Amino acid sequence: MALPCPAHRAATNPLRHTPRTHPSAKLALKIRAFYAKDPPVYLELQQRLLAQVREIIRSKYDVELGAIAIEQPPDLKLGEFALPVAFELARKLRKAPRIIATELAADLAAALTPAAGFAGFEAAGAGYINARLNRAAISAQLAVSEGAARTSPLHVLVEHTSINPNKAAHIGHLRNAILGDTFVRLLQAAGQRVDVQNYIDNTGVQVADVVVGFVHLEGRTLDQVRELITAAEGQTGNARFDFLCWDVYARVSQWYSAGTEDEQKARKALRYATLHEIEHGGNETAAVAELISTAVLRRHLETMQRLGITYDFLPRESEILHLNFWALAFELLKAKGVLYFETEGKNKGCWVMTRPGAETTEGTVDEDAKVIVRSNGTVTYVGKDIAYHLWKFGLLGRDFGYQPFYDYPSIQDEPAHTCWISTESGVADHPHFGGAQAIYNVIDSRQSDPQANVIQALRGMGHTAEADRYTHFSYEMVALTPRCAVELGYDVAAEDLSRPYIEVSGRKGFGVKADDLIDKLIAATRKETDTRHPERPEAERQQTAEQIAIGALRYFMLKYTRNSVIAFDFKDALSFEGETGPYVQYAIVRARNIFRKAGLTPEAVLAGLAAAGPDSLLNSADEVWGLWLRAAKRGFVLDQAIATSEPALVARHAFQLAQEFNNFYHKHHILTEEDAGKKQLLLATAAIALRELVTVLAWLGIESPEVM
RNA sequence: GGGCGAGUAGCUCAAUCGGAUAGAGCACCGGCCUUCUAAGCCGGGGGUUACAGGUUCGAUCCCUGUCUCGCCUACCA
Repeated sequence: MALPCPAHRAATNPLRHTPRTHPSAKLALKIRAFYAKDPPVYLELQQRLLAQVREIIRSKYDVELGAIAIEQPPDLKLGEFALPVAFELARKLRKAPRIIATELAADLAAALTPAAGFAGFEAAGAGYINARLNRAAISAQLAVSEGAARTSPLHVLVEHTSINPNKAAHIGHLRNAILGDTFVRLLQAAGQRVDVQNYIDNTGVQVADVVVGFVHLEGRTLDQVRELITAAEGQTGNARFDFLCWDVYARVSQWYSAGTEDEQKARKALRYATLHEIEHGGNETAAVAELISTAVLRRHLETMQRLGITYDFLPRESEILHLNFWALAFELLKAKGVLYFETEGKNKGCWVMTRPGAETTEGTVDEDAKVIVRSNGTVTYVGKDIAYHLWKFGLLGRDFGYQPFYDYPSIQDEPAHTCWISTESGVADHPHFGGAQAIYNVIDSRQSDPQANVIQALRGMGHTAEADRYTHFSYEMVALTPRCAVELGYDVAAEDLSRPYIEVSGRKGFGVKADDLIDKLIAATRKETDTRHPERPEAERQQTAEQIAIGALRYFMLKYTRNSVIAFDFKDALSFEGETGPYVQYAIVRARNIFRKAGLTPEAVLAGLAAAGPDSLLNSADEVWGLWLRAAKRGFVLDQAIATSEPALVARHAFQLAQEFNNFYHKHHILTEEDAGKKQLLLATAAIALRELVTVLAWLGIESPEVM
């Protein structure tokens, strides 16, 4: 399972003696190979150049090189590609790098002609080989398309969001969902078939806590809880049901640790009795839990839908328990010898698993082994998680029951679809989930150890291909700056004030709720659209405000690389200037205005693009060519982003594209350009920028407004 | 104690397998709206990449050590 709430999930001991390799390394290779069939422009040129230089070095010097580095020179004037390979060869060949570079440049020039996309090669600096591209040919190619459709997709399963259904979603959950949803879009853009899952821990201790709150602290019956939920439907602000739960959860958490020692003991007993009733099912407590968790889940789906985030399937822990997934997994694990029964030491009487990379010695007790089944016969969380992941790969031999749960309307060009939920029996006619070839679990970095245990179990069972295609898509938490915490009215301890950030805590009710932030963002953008476009209808102003607000939020969550803690501050999150989503959207609006005023479509301009002559601006103005080159990198960036599981690369690409476009826009006044040929190229450049910006923003789940 | 991650401009972050002059945004200072929208553009100041060694033609990146910070580290779920 996805271990949705780190604070309450046991993590195991760390990997020992195991150098960490990038978890997605092997999958990345597969995806790379898959692209190679029909690579996008920049990637194709890069590969062509690398293959050629490798061949020349082989035949000329009889040297076989491993990976050959390729980069971009610091200035476009030096060319588009730079190869530092001569430095590496210098020692082997006992020759100055500059001389080697000169030799190689001459051979490359003979092999890669303008017809192959290259305009020339030269030795530069201390020994770089710089390659220039045939700008006219490449722009003509780009005008038609950047990369083609891919074939033979992998079946990929991405799990994200996975919020405990006991309280409102907060900004940390937003980062998870936005990262996950964006990665899904990237995989889809790469031609993969993707199922999106949101794992629901509906029988966990966090749900139990809220049940204790409603039933024991507030004295509500099952019917009264139902009435409360009905009354909260369609409400806004703090009257939303998940917001009510937020407060109840915080109150219960405090209640547990308040009172006398005896009271605390009794309350803790109540807590676990409630949990066990929920796990067991078929009683009133479980019915209350079902009502609450389902109502909160619906609220989470509504919140995420505001951001354009949808799911295909909601597997729940209750079914994993009641359909006995574990019992099957247990037999498989025992049969494969992954688990063994410990007869000595502190884990005596438990079924345990050797940790990844652990060094074990014959005849000694591995006290550090991970307990999977306790001495009382109950299974730990990691055990259930192993069973669930066997199902994900189609290796368990049992399936969920399925039932439709939530309908998504058709949005823009995406068709309407139904989100399914797990049940014990379910309906006869249903899609099948699980059985994926590759999986990504978007789970915060605090859970890398339990995730590693699950992977280890798969590997131990001999499912090495699956283990290699199992990616823990980890990311750091979203915390609050002390200033933000004070602003929200929380008591901040003196020692916390000097820290860069403070961790949010659902148990303390300390954090920024997702819906509150979205509301705030929309209010801020609406104020702007109202003042900027008072003449436009209200519905349109609202729609634009929402597009900008969501764009700002999604971009904010995506601009940081995954392993960077986001110190949240309203000032940064509500900013619409500089490196933000609205900045990119604004570039799009500017480009669209040009075509609107000109009475042309970007498609028509690109279709009519004549071959650029040698005196073209394309060859003299780097701010023009720079945009085309950047456009050519789209597929390259997508490839990198998927290989490294890093959506921030795409966000940065979008920003750089927008930045270059704004620069271009400022330098060239297109509509008043008198030279017809020049005007056509400028229009085509704007069209390319527009096409790329819209495409890349869509990958990020950000819409492109018509006006701003 | 052990494991993982991090330390880069005043602040928040980048830096494509080790490559050319370490880049953006914010903040600050100074310019640019009669033009395709200023949610924009241009310019400026800002750096011993935590510290000390090492490897290398070349180190923010790799190795060793030190310092600082965060997270993880239970037969709980």
